[in-house]
Amino acid sequence: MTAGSAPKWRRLEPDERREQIFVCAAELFGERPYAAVSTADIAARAGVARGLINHYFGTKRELYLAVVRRTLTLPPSAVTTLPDGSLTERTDAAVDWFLDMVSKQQKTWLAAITPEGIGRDEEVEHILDEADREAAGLVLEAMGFDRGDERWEQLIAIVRTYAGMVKAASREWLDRETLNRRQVHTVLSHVLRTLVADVIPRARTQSE
Amino acid sequence: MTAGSAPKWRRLEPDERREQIFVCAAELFGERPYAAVSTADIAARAGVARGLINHYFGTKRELYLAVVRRTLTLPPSAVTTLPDGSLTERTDAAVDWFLDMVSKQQKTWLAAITPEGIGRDEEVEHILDEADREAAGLVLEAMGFDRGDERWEQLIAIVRTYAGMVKAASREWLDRETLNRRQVHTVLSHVLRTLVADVIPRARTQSE
DNA sequence: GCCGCTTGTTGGCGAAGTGTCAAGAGGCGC
DNA sequence: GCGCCTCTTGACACTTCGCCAACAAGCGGC
Repeated sequence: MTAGSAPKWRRLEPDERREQIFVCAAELFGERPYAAVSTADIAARAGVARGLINHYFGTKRELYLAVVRRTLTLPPSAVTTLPDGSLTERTDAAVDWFLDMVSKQQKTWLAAITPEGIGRDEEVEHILDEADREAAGLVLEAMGFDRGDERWEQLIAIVRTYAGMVKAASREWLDRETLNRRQVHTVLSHVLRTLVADVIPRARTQSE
Repeated sequence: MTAGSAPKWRRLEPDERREQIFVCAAELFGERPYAAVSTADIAARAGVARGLINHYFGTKRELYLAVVRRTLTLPPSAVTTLPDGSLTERTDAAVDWFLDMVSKQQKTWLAAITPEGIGRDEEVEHILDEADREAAGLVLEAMGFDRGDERWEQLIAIVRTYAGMVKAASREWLDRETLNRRQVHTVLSHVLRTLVADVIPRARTQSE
């Protein structure tokens, strides 16, 4: 027995502690819906007093929003290298890149895109909006469009529409397993090609 | 002053009271996220004691699920009459019919398809699943497919993928107002046509 | 018209969850 | 070894939820 007085708890740098709590919260919010996760649960998993959560994040809801924000904001590993080449080559590459990314973070991704039953949450929606807009911009650039385009907002809207399909397709593939990767690839790249080649040119003429 | 002893409250038929509470709950759950609606709020709006909610629905959550179930289960006004004719005519008609329906129940529809930030809710997902499957079946039949098809499940999956796009497009149109009805129509019918004509035949050959 | 019974409805209690805050203790610096 | 800064705890006040025994609305019998 080393007579030492083992400290009851260890003192951490604020950033460190904050991150630790954040990670535990992210796990739990990924497993159960918001209302089914208590701050006591989070504190317990982090091995920390419940009050500390409020100290670092203010409110359970604020903590939740922080988790949502980080989870949905896609890592900037994004743009990287999409090849030049024919339209088909580029759409194929884009879809492939995306499916790779999704299959890596499978669990997180699925938890993040799962639709809720009913009841709108303004703040969450806003975060999702921004994330989608960002992703849509990257896709458009990869397809050879220019951010300066006069109808940029409209292009974004169309791609965001497509994003809805991408999310649904991901669920069919990873969650329900009703489609395999190749089938999902076929559907998504076909549709993306149709959008770029046929729909976008046509939509431009229908602004009013 | 009629000396009468005005009763403090009126006694209703169970079905009647149940419905009244249900309607108030549906309104509130449509306005705010689940956790931001208290049973006291619902009881207040219904002009009823809070305990009565538990008497009729057991739990706040059960009441919520009941609301979700009814809201997401589309009215059977669905099938009705989709014309024969060329593929283009049929896809156009299907998309038109759908956009009409959506624009009528705008508010409810938007509240129902709004995505949540993170955190999966098994039961809600299951309800959504069933609703989507039902809708997908109708679309497929309208497109001339047969429920007896050997790959019916796979077809359902593809159309459910498309449903994700439909929902996203509805938000762009009704909520963000970044696309007008004609543009949404163009996008959706184009894609639906592509799916039926090109993708589905191809996907069948990629089952493994 | 009064009374009694059925049952829809209320109101309060106990448990659980959340935010606040003053007091306590880890551990670096002198 | 001592003191101090501040990270961390634990308890308190308040809100919300599910439960249940008691209450009373109002129909039917006499």
